Amino acid sequence: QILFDRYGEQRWWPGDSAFEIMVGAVLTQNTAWINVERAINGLKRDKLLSAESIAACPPERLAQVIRSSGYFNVKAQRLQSLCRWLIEQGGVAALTRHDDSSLRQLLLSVHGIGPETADDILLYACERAVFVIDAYTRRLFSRLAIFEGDEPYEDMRLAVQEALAEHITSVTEAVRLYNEYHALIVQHAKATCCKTSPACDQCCLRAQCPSASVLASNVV
DNA sequence: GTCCAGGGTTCGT
DNA sequence: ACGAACCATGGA
Repeated sequence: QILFDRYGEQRWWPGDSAFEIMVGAVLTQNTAWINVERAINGLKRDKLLSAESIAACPPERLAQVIRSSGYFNVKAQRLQSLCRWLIEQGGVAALTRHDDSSLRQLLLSVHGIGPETADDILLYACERAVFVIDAYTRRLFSRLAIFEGDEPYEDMRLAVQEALAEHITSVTEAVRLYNEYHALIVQHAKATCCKTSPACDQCCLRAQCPSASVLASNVV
């Protein structure tokens, strides 16, 4: 609620289609979003924003188009793995036949899709009730002394979902809350105070934020 | 020059 | 099950 009052509704994920969201989820792995936007614009410019065109594109050319998003060689492979999988599934629309758990397992079986990328796709592209745990979420909850921060991914995801359960009465509500919550955490990280202003007195989710320990001690 | 970004895989212990 | 190296661009 504090984050929502400060930043307002985020309307995530940025992107015009479920497929574009999936592509963005892979490209933003350990990468600033601004560099992902350039890569996605390049894909659009070269008519490469479809599963079929990416799957058929020579890897070297695909890598050059997405160059700005970093790790371009591995990400070109990962995009093609994702697209080949989507095609054999029968397209994005055909994913609705799987339940949440099955779809999660299937996504994790795709080369280059780990827990967080899978959950980005499940929540933001497929509108499934799955809470996304990223590096910012770990920092936020560890600095609030709710978690240590180094818990296994699934432990943290399930614990957060259980903690939020009492505020939720339907799947639709869960999707909306998980969507907004994760987006707000990332927005808070982007709005870093101590990166631009060294004297900030609030934790900004930056890795080396000098006020992180202050926040933790206040809460404890 | 240094830090780090909306991670994942692979290969040691 | 966990740690470390590797992948690589680009803004602050």
